[in-house]
Amino acid sequence: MTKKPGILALDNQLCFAFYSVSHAFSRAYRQFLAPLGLTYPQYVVLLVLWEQDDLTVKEIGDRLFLDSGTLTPLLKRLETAGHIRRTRDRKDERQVRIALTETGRSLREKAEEVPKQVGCVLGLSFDEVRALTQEVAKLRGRLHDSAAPSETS
Amino acid sequence: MTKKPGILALDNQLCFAFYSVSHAFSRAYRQFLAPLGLTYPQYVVLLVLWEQDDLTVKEIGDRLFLDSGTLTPLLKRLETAGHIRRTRDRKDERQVRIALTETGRSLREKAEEVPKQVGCVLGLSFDEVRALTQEVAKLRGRLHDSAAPSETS
DNA sequence: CCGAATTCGATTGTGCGCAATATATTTTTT
DNA sequence: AAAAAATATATTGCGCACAATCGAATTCGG
Repeated sequence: MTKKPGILALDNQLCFAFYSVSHAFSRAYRQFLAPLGLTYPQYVVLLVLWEQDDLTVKEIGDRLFLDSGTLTPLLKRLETAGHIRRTRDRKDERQVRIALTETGRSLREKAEEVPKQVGCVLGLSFDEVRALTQEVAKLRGRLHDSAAPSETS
Repeated sequence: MTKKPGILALDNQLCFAFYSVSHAFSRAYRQFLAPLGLTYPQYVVLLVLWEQDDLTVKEIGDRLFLDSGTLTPLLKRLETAGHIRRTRDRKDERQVRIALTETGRSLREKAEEVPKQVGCVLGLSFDEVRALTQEVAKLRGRLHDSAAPSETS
């Protein structure tokens, strides 16, 4: 009965489709981000900070679905590059607050051109991009809920 | 004019949607693959081999959009685990042929249950999964074409 | 106020992804 | 056939992701 790859393969292809398109996007962004000395994960961290400055590591992680094991070294590299400052919170010494430097803020204009470049090759309309983004985000939510169905208090 | 995050953010959110849903899928698969001693990338390599056995490293890489820098160590781990055999091709000593062992073949049945489990939480119909998969694959194709527009000979 | 549980972040170790480079083997050119 | 170009894999180095663990700081329960 293993002669039914159809349904099984399809679900899988959806996962693989996301897996491979994610890498394809990463490569597409890389050619524009490399001149700025940024990787894609570093770029999305800056996107978060450009939207709201002075966040804790945890707040950044909540927005990006990343944990401290990923963010701590990444943020240290952003600090070394001069884009951010990391300082312990006075009120709660457990947290580290991340704030943009003037250098980090000034990178915003150049960085905002990047998705324009990449977006050109997608061949999607404004509405199509929005609909697809929302559909994918919905799936992500369901996967998260199934992975952590603990919030039943 | 930087007061227009709307359009810029949208393209970017599409990229981030893929980036984050890909990780979410990876985590969802992990809980089922870990008992089999497999990671998701190892799993997709086996999927390729279950579909067609005895491929070269390059052929696997072409199907998965991965290069030898990623595949060589991954395949060595699969070999150590006893799932595959790596042998130099007699005809062309440059290539390494990858063949499933009996152990690797026998893993198929259990592994095919995995996407069923994950698929349950998606809440999508067969047709919706198919349509979304194709749409995403189309985007991946466009990104690849734009990254390597060299085939103009 | 005190001890226990929780929260936050850092650290360690493993496994990708990929650029750059190296090496060996073919294939093509001359 | 010798030299040059192309091809296939391996290696190195860096940067994520993430599980597991740790230590320090805070909060909670009594």
